[in-house]
Formats: sequence, structure tokens, C-alpha cells
Amino acid sequence: MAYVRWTRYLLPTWKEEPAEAEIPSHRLMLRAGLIRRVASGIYEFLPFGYRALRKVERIVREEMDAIGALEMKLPVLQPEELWRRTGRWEDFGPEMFKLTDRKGQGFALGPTHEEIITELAAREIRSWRDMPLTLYQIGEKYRDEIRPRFGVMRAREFLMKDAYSFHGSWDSLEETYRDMYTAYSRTFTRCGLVFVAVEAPTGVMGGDVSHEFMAVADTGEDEIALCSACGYAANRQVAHTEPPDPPPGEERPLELVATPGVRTVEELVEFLGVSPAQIVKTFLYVGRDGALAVLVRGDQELEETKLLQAAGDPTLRRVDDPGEAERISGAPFGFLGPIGLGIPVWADESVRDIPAAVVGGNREGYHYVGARAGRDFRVDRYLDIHRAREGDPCGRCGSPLRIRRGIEVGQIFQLGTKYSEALGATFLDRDGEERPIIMGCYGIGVSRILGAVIEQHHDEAGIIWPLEIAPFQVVIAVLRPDVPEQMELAERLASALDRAGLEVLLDDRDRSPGEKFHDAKLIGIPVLLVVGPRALQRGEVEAERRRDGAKASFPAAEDAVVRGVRELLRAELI
RNA sequence: CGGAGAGUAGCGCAGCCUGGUUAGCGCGCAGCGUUCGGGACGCUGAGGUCGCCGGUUCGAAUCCGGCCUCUCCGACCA
Repeated sequence: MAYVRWTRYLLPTWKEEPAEAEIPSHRLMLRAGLIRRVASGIYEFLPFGYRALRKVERIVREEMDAIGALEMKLPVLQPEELWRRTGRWEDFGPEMFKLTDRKGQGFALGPTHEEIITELAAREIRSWRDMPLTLYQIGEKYRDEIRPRFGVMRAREFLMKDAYSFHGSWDSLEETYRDMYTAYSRTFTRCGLVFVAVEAPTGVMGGDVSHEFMAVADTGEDEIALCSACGYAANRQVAHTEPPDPPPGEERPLELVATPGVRTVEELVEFLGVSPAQIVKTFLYVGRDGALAVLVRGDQELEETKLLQAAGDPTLRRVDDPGEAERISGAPFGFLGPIGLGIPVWADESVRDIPAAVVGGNREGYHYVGARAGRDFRVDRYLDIHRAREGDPCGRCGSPLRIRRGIEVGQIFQLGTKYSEALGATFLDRDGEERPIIMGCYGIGVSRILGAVIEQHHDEAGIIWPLEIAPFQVVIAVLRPDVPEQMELAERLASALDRAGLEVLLDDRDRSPGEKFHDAKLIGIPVLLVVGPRALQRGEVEAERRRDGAKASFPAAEDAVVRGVRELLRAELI
């Protein structure tokens, strides 16, 4: 008797909407008894939710194994000293959970595992013969998120699959990277997710090439730019778009005009009667090489991720202190400009061809009009640092881009040698020469997938599980468990379905039929079997498919029911 | 961290402004009975340090101060 009886199970459903949850997946995970909150961003997985989580985990494991990745287990508790060697004790900063042992030694609850795995590689990999090698694990990760949100979507403790690959050559890395890309696509497809792989920023992980896998959802926290013409897809923060056309106008001489109290683009438009595209905004940054001025056209937004990526300087930060800005430029915010600044100037491409631009005068209460890049001020570097917008021309083919929202369920990185160099992970190549190991790393948010799946697969009544991660495939509602005839039939059918390899939840609770039907919809099991008097009079049981409400009746015999249920489930496998 | 809001029974909430017997309502929960095909009904009952600490007061869920926690928006983020 391997089927599960609801009366012997812990599956507490809620009729009412929880006040704490904002988005459908979070509400449904609470209402359908998958998770309970312990603290902000920290959740318990109840048996029903854990069952689904394990299904996702199993798919991830199968796809990793299929490309030859080796499963292992790394410690969650990691010594401070190791993190200091890569500089990430500071770089990760307050987002790491840090603790101290009784001797005063510092530890982190691992937010990720590059440090520890690279040290392992440094010890165990010595020769080019030992590679390529890919190791992975599935385990809890800890990040002290500024703002945990949306249940398991942005939690402080969450389940993640992380993999790390080690190579003697870039070609080998690229091969594994492609394998991972394929394995990820298979994984998310099997989970029933509609997703896109997009070019991604690399952030604190480092490296150059990276893709994020985004489950498409309006409630997602990330934005993605998509080109339906050429297939270009990128995280909005790095999405490349062609620079907008320059504003109309003629070149004219530079002129300093008094603009008392006029600071913002809107105010300048009003005061000078110009268009936003004729205005150049100036931002100040400081990094390890000192101060830097950054120019963006007035009708564009600065995309800081692009700037950071181009600068390759993790210490680069925006100057937001008025005193500091004034020391650098001589003027307060609102009057900063590139003319006469003694620091490097970087500009968005859209600044290059403005015939007569308005820029700050570097003097309180003054702006220049008629400024021309190259003529009146030097630009050391033109680059794409404006924020991509809906309808902007695709940087690859020029067609208009669409902006959509997504949930990041996975990301893959070509890391290169950042960690191997920092931690001395080297190998001897065929020529006997010592070289740093080339690495890749690959993450999947396992618990987040669960949220993303529900976000994509639900209706007003509840969850609609994709077959492969459904906690059970069949729920049997016995309308009158106190009537022996019905209960015995339900038990026989449950056993038969179980023997046929299906996972069965038997709703034997003493509840009204209405409640059982509603709960069945809420918990989203693909097929509901109803054992009740109405059909039983005809010697039948009824079935209803969750996805589309398709109904069927079968003779109340084991083989007929098994066959009928299988038939209903077959349509799920598309 | 900035802005906003909220903490009263397992869940959802009222009461607070205007301090005053045993702190309410709906759902849920327990017992009994009646029901039994799309969240039934009746009766009885259990369940609350009113987030915490301090103050004001004869008297504090209610007024004042501090703290904590949670949620939302923003900044941030593999």
C-alpha cells in the first residue's frame, strides 16, 4: 500500500488568502500547503512541497549526470580566510551571512562555492590529463538579501544546484559551456517552464561570457530584451541597442548662459526651450583609477551595469555626496559638465553626434549651450551605456526590441582564471608548463524553479502541476469515506494505480464533496478521480483533468481505471 | 538603508481616534446531531502574555517613548 492517505498526511490547505503574499505562486504555495514561513526569506517545505521540490531536484540531477557532471557535496560553512584570498569577503559584503566560532575564527554560510571548489581543484588537479572535469552539488545556499521577497523566489536560504568545470583550454571550457546550455534547456523544459536564455551580466562572479535562463513571467524581477526578428535576447541591463538618431539642429558656437536654479533635464527643457535629446547629463564616478565623468543624453537613462562591465573595476561607484562632487568638478549636482574637467570622460554613443548640446557649466547657475563633443570637450571613450527601452533598435539587426519580465532560474558563466589565479589552482600542460586552470560555473535555483513553475501554471482555483514535477499524478476523492463500498473501491483503485507506477493521493477525509473538489483544484494534481454515489450507480467512477477540465467516466474496475487515467495523462506529455 | 504600512486566537480582520465589567467577528479546530456531487446546517465547546520593554493613569489592546518583527515601494542583487 504505497499510496498516500490524506488523513495520514500533512497537507494543510487554506481557504483564505494569506495577507503576507503578493504574487500568485507565493499565495498558492502557502494555500496549498507547500511551504510555511519561519522568518523573512526562510521557509519550511512541508511534505507536499518537498515532494515537488524533490521532483525538480531529480530532473536537475538526471540532466547533470547526463552530461557527465559528477555529484558531490561541499560544506556550507566556509572559512573567512578562503574568501579573503579572492577578495570576495568584502565584495560579497553584507550579503554574506558571517559568523564566528568560539576561537574567534570567521566563517561564512556559503552563498556560493567557487572558493572552496577552486581550492579543492588546486589540491586535486595537477595535470592536463585530469581535465575536463565537472563537479556539481545540490544544496542550501545562504544570502542575506537586502529584501527577501515573493516567498521562495528571493529567499535567504534556498536550494541551488551549483556546478563547476575545470579545463586546460578555452575550447574545452566552451564545449562544456555548450553542454551545460543544452542540459539547462532540457531541465527547464522538463519542468514545464517557458523560458529564454539571455546574454547576462557577470556581476560579482567575474568572467566574460554568461547566460541567464529566464522563466517568462510578468511578476519576474528581471527584465529581458528580446528581438523577434533575429532572436537576440539579453538581460535588459546589458542589452545592446543601436544609438538613437541625433536630434535635429545645426552646429553653433559654444556659449555660457546663466541658468539659475535650473538643474534637472525637465527644468532645462522648460527654461531653454530645448528637447531632452539635446541635453547631456554628466555623472561622476570614482574607482581605483580615480574620478571618471560619464555622459548620457538627456532623453536616455544611464545603465550602470553596462558601465561597470566596461570598466572592469568592481570598486567603481557613483559619486552621490555633493561635497565630493564639488571637489571634483567645482560645481554642485545639476551643473556638472564635461567642459574643462581634468578627469577622463566616457560617453554613451548617443552623445557623439548631438550638433549643439546643453551641458553643465561646472559653475553653479550656469550651463553651456552649443556644445559639441570633440570640439568643446574631449571624450576618451564612446560606448553603449544607455538603458535599453521597449522599441529601441536591436543592436544586432535594428528591429525594435521588446522588453519582457522574467524569473532568473539559472545562470551559466565562463569564469576563466579569476579564481584559479587567486587561489593558485594550476596544472601542468602537455608541454610541462604550469598554467592556471580555466573554469566555468553554472547555477540553477532549484527552489526558485518551483515558484516559477507555479507562476506560469496556475488559474483562479489553484496550481496546475506540469506532469513531471507534480507531487502526485492522481488524487482520488472518496465522497463518502464512511460508506464501505466507496472506501473499499477507492482503496482498490489506489493500489492498482500505485502498482501501475503512478503516485496516488487518496482524499479519504470526512469533508463535503465541495471541499474535496476545491482542494483538488488548489493542490493541482493532474488527474482527479471521483468515487461517489452518482457514477457508482452506473458502476462507474469519474475523472477530471486539472489542466483543461476534461472529464471522463470509466467502469469501476481496476484495469479500466488504470487505462483511463493513463489516457488522460498522455495528453499531459506534450 | 530611504519611503509607506502593519503586528489583537491557526488564517483573515474589527475594536484603538474618544482609556472603564468576562476583548469581538468570520473562517478554521473539538464533541454531538442532521447532512453529503463543486468550500452544508444546528447545538455545545476549546483556543488570546492584544509583538516586546518602559512610562502616564485609580485603571492601558486603546495615550506617550524606545525596541523588535513582518509586508509593500525604492536603491541593491548569481
